[in-house]
Amino acid sequence: MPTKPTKKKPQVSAAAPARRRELLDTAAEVFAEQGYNATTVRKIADHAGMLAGSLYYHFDSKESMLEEILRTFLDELWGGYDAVLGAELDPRETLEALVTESFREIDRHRAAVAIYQKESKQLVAQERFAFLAESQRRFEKAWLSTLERGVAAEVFRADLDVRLTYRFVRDTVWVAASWYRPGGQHSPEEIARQYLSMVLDGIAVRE
Amino acid sequence: MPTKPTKKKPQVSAAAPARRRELLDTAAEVFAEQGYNATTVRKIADHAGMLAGSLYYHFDSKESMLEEILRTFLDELWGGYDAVLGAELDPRETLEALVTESFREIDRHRAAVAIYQKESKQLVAQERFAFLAESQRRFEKAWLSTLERGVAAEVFRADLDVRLTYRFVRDTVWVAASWYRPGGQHSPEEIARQYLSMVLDGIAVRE
DNA sequence: GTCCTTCCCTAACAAGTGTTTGGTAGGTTA
DNA sequence: TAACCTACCAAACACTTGTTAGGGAAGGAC
Repeated sequence: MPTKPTKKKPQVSAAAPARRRELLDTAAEVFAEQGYNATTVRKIADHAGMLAGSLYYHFDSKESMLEEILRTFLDELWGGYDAVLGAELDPRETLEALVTESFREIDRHRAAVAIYQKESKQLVAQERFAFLAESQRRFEKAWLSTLERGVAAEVFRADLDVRLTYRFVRDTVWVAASWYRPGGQHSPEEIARQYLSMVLDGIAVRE
Repeated sequence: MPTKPTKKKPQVSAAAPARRRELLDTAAEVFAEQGYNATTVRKIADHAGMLAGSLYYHFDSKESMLEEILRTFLDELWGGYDAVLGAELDPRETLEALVTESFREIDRHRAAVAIYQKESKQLVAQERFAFLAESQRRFEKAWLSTLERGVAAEVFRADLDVRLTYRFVRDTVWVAASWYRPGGQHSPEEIARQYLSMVLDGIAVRE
């Protein structure tokens, strides 16, 4: 067995992820609250109880913190989504599972979702954040195909514009991150249930 | 008739509003596209074909531009809303009229709506933008009372959480400003019609 | 012509920005 | 004990930020 050939590079390797995660969590919360551009590294350091320069022992740059926050979130999100999409459920069950899974992700990654919601549109232009565009494409494909399958199977109405419906559903789900608070009155599952009831059956009383 | 007692103050008075409006429109579009904090006064000046300092002949500050953009939008918005609310329509008609009016406002003030959507949460904390908080209260009151009237009149379902429903409806309507493009495939009225159909009757096929 | 207003430019300012460099207290290893 | 690594601090760097002060060209009023 040869001697260790490489020195540890704390800013790059996945070693000692504990403190790193901690700092990313606080950074994410400040980003979500104040907005990425309005957040200075000094504010992040304040919330973490250290000085601005010390952050650069753990991270290359402010931007790389943002990237890691979003990447981590999207990785977990697609873990859940792929499980749903691979389960071969019927269209209605798929939609219900996707919505429920989404609210669960909001519960777990509230800050990251809020950041994604606010900043992704501007970030996508940078090649560093090109992975956001790919995620959006997969996202759209998953939802649109589910809706179209439902229309074909005559469980969803055919007179609604599928693309418009997709946008409405998508936005309403994710924008919930702006008002949702973990530990509040409603659990993610309860919110999903109410939301699905509204979208599927409408709020009007049937005559 | 006495001689003119006061000199004109171009930065304050409502005189010569033509160029002022023009500049505010371009500023609003840059704010909406890049975000308020990420937008520098130099970028605004670029889009307007002038230099950064020249903006200060027309406006006191970058912040006052933002304030005027939002105030102008909210004034027009409430003009439309008050007309609807004062018409003494029944709950369902009121909801339909409010939604339709909202999409019309998005059509007319797309940039301002996008800015409001992105920045209002952080701005409300400043006392300069306290009018945003008051608008939000009126907004919530108008929508909640409409929904509650509908539940009382048994035209809206009683088993849905009114507050949750309000949030979903509110968010979906306004977040449309992020993807809506004037002159696109759908008119504001068409989008409102589709949206109302979804929210009122649901997307599921009735058996 | 002269005066005055409008509208913009040039050039700079102070404050705040992300980031880097060198150093150091404290624990771990040899 | 000596060497070393980890995680941070202190102080500065170059740059960008919103904003200001003074000036000047164009054009209408007199």
